[in-house]
Amino acid sequence: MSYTYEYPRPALTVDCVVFGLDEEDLKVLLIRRALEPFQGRWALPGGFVHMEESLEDAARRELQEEAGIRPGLLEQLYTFGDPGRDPRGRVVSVAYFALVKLSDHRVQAATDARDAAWFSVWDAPRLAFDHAEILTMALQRLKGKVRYQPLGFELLPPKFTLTQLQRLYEVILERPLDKRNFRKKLLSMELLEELDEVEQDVSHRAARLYRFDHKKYKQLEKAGFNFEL
Amino acid sequence: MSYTYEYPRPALTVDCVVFGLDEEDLKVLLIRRALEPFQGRWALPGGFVHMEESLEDAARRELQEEAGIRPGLLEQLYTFGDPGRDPRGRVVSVAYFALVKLSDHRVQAATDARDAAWFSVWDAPRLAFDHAEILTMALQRLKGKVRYQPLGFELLPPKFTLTQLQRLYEVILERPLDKRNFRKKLLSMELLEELDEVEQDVSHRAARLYRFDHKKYKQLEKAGFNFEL
DNA sequence: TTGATTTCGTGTGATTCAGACACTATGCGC
DNA sequence: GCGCATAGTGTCTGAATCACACGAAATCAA
Repeated sequence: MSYTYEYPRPALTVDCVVFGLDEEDLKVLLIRRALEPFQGRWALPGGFVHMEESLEDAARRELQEEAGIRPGLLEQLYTFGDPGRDPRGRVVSVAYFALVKLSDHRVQAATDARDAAWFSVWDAPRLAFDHAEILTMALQRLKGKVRYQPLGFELLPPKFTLTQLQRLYEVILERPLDKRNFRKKLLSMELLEELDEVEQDVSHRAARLYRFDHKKYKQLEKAGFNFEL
Repeated sequence: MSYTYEYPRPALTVDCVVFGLDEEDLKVLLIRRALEPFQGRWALPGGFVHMEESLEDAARRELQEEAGIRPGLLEQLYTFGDPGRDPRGRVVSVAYFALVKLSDHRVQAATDARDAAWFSVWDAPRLAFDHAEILTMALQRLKGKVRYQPLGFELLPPKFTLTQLQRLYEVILERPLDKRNFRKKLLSMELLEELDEVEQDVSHRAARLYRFDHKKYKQLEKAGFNFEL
């Protein structure tokens, strides 16, 4: 079967930049390319958009197919369409930006580990196509957005300590934060639910666990609340 | 001539939301559609992407062709790709966001006035396709961005008074600003060059004219400076 | 059990920034 | 020269930000 049009059309793909947080480091999910061009090189997960699915659905489908991942947050990043960005011809790619809780997905990624792996964003291999540029833009976006929207929780397990949360912000913003000021600020937003639990299996004083209060967030968001860092 | 592909491909267009500032009001440029679908309805300027041009080039070309406009600022907004957004079939549209100095372009728009016109953004007619949604998103973006990037100057004539600048911000942000605080803030950024001229032909005390200092802006921007309102 | 080690958790004071606020100055038209 | 419209200017107050240090709790080893 083939398809004929009166005018030429670019091919349309989606590519996803998926971030996860591993203990101390911010990671990005990459796929090793099985086919030419750039065979064997690492690349962002992605693929062609089907005719009957929305762009976001295409992104979700590709993540599911290529890495078994269902992201906690997925939003459009930017569309890359320079002629020449793909040696096969004109390919326009809508890039998406996703956050996942690594704890949920480390296992699946490990199963087909030959093809999918998590890399530190500060130390990623050479990427296929213009994917390095896409990654750079996604990092910028993450850095910018985390300061005025509580995205970070999508990267942490459901229950976390304030120290974990602070490390997350420090890693993303690439600068140290003051512990007391950080806690004051975060707790004053009243987005965190204090649990009657502490972390387990640590060889020092255990920290209290917190949970992100999604309901409250939705409420405050609607009310036009300001979540600046 | 026709083009055949192994898999079906969506058509790819660009659409542009062009803002201008007219005395007191924020305007958007619309084109009256000559053809079906939505014949006779107002729509955003735009059209199909050619195979050898970048997305941004396509946006510039369409603006030039349809309205004789060369925008002072043009950046990508968002890509709209829901199946069903165009009754003719699958059409994915990369939306762009543009600012122009209305003073430069009022004339050209008037020449083919049957087809292109400026409308108040608060009072625009029903639009074709999902263009109302695109316009809404562009307005949001403008509102958000103007607070931390000095975009506004792209909407004003090269020489302007501080009162004009304040009105611009007030129109975009939809709230009144305090004159003294506004001037204090803006002048403290040192992005404005004070000229030895005052406005002409006003029947009251004439205000001093200023010019935006692009060079200084580029410098400060590189240095990671913060231009919050 | 005691002391060493590690991280947790907490408050205050200094400084900076944002926001409210009202009057005199200038130029034009009559 | 008087009235009118807009230009242009400074201070004070409350809020937010930032820098900063130590006792409490839990584990581990001797």
